[in-house]
Amino acid sequence: MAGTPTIAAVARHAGVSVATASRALHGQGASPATADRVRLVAQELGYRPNAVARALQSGRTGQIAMIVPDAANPVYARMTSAVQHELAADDRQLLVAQAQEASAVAAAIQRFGPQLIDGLIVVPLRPGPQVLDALDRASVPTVVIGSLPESARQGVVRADSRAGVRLAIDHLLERGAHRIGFVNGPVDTTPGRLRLEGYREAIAGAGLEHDPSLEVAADDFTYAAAMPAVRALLDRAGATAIDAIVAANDLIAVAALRALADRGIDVPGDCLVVGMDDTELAQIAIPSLTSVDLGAAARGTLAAAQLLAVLRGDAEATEHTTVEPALVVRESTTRRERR
Amino acid sequence: MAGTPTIAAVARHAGVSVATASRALHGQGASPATADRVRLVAQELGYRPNAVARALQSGRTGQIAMIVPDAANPVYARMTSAVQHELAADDRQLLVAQAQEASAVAAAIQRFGPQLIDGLIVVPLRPGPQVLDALDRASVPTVVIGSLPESARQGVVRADSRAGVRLAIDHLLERGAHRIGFVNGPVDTTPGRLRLEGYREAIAGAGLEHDPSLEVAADDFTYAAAMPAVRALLDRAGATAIDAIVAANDLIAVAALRALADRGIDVPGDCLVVGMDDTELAQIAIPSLTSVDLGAAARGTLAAAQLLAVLRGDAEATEHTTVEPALVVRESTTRRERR
DNA sequence: TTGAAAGCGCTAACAA
DNA sequence: TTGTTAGCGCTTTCAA
Repeated sequence: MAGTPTIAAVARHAGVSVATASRALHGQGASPATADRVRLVAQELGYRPNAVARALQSGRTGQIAMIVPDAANPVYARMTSAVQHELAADDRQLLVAQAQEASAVAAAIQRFGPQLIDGLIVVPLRPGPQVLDALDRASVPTVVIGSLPESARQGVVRADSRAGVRLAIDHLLERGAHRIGFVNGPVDTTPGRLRLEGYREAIAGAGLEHDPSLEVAADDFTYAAAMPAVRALLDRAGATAIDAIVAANDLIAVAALRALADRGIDVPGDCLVVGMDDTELAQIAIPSLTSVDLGAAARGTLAAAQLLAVLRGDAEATEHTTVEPALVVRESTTRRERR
Repeated sequence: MAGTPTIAAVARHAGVSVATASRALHGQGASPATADRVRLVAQELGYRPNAVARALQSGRTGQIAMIVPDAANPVYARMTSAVQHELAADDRQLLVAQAQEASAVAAAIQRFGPQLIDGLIVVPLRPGPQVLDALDRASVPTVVIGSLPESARQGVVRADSRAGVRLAIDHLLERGAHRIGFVNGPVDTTPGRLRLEGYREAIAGAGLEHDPSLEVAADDFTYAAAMPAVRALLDRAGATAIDAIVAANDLIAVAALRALADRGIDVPGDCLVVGMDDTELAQIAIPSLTSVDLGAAARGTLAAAQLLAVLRGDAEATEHTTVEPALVVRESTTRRERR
C-alpha cells in the first residue's frame, strides 16, 4: 500500500535514521527528546508498524491457531471463547479453523507450517495415526485438547469423560432409575469410546446387568445425527422400558427430549434425561437439562495458558492435565414441585 | 527455528541458486529436470515455504479477519462458517475476533492495521461514529455485514430486518392473532432499531392500533438478557391478553417459549411465537420455532465473495447488497394435528 | 546517543 | 534456463 507510512518515512520526517526511529518507538536507547519527537511524527503520519516485517524479523507473529471439529457446537464456541480470552491477555490473536475428519485435521495442521502462527491448539475427535503423525510434524508448539498416548510429545488437556458419565449414572440411580439408555456419538472417536466405557463401568458398578439393547450410537455429535439414533433406541427397547437416558452431549440430549416429547413420554415424569458438556443449550432446553460439565471453558483456558507458558519457555511442552467433571442438576431429572 | 529448512538450504542441496529453487518450486521458468530435482530435495528436507517472508514480499498474507458481536450466538456461527467456506475456496484463512461494544469494535478494527490480514469483514451491532471512523481508517479492504450510511466507502451486505418482521407479523395475522407482542433486543443497535420499525409498520399496516405496552426490549440479544424482558411483557400486558409474540432473534424467542411454559401458557395453543435468524435453535426448540431466515449464511457468503472480488480488483469496494428474508414455518405457529 | 549496515526468507528484475 | 542482485519493513549488531 502506498498510503501506509513506513518507519523510513517517520525517520525522514523526524530527521533521524531508521535505527533511531525504531529505538524511539520501541522505547529503548533513544534520548527522551528524540523519542518524543519521533513519536509525535509517527502519530501525525499515522504510522502503524508492519506486523509482517516484524514477524519476519522476530520469528513470531502473535497469532495462535485452533482447530475444532464443529464450530456450530456450543461446547466448542465456549472453548474457543475461553482460549481467546486467555490469549487476549497476552495480546495474541486467535485463528479458528474447523476440521473433523482425520485427513482434514491432518491437512489443517500441516497447513499451519512455519506459517503465520506461533502456536497451535488442536481438538481432535479421532486422533488416529494420520493425525498423530501430523501433530509430530507440526512446526510450532502444540497443545491438544483431548486424549493422546502418554508418550505424546505434545501438551495435553483432557476431560474425564468416564468419570463424567459415572457422575450422570450415579445421579440417575439415586433418582430411582433402573433401565438407563445411553445415546452415544460415534464410537471411533475418543469421547465416544471413553463415554461408552464409562457407561458400562457405571452400570456394572451398580450391579445392573449389561443390556446391549440400551446402547445406541449416533453418526455424529449433532442434533440431526442423534435423532434417528434416539428413535432407534426407543423403538428397540420399547418406549416404556426405559426410565432414563444419558446422552453423550447436550445436542444429543436435546434430540432425546424431542423424540420423547414426540411420543408423549414426559420428562422428567416418565423418563429422566442427562446431557453432557453443560452448554447454554442445557439451560435453554424445555425442560432444562441436567448436564455434566466436562469443563470446556476450563480446558480452553488451561490449554491456552500452557501454550503461552511453552512459548515463553516457562514450561515443558509435554505436560498432561485432566479436568474434573461436575454435575449440574436441572429440570430433566427433577420431579416437579412448583408450577 | 533452526530445524526449519529455508529455500537457501534446498538450493544448496540441489546445487542451484536460490532464485532457481524458487522458480522450480513456484512452477515457472525452470527446466523440467532442474525443477524435478529441486522438488525432490525440497521433499526430502521437508521444506515448507515461510509464509511470513512470502507475505512481506508479496504484501499479502492470505488471511481475512472477521469481527462478530457474539461468537456464542448460533447465527454468527452460521455466518462465520459460510465465510470460512467461501474463503477456503480461495485458499485463505479466517481469523475470528469477538467485539460488541463500539469501543471494542473500533479497537479491534484498528488492531488489524497493516497487519497480518488482507481484508476485513465487520459485523457491527452499533455502527456509531467511533466505529465508522475506525472503519474509514482501516488499512485493508473492508466489507460490513449490517447497515451503514449510503455514503460509506465500505462494501455492505445487509439483511432486510423490516421486511423480515413484516413477514412474521403477516403470518401471525393470517393465523388469527390480534394482540402481537414484540420482544426486541437493544434499540440502540441497528437490528434493534430496524426490527422495531418493521414491527410498528406492520402493525399499522394491518390497521391495528399501536399499543406501547406490547413492546419490550432486552438489554442484549441473548437468552439470559431476554428472560426478564419477556417476563415484564407478560406481566404488564396481562398474560391472556397476548396471543402472539414476535422475537427479535431465536435466542429471545426461546426465552419466550420458556417464560410462557413457566406460566402454563401453551404454544401454539394459547400463544403463537415467531423467532428470527432461523438458527439451528429453531429446529431444536420444543415446540420447534417458526422463524424468519434473514439469510445469515447468504450474507456471509456474499460478504466473503465481495471481499475476494475487491482483493482481486474485480469489484468496486463500495457495493451495497441486501438479502431478502424468508419465513420458515414450524410448530410454534401451527395448530396441532398429528400426535 | 546515534547512524550505517546486515539480515530475517522470499520473489522478481535484470543479465548472462 | 540460470545466476546475481535488490528489496519488502523491520530490528539489531557494530562502530562512531
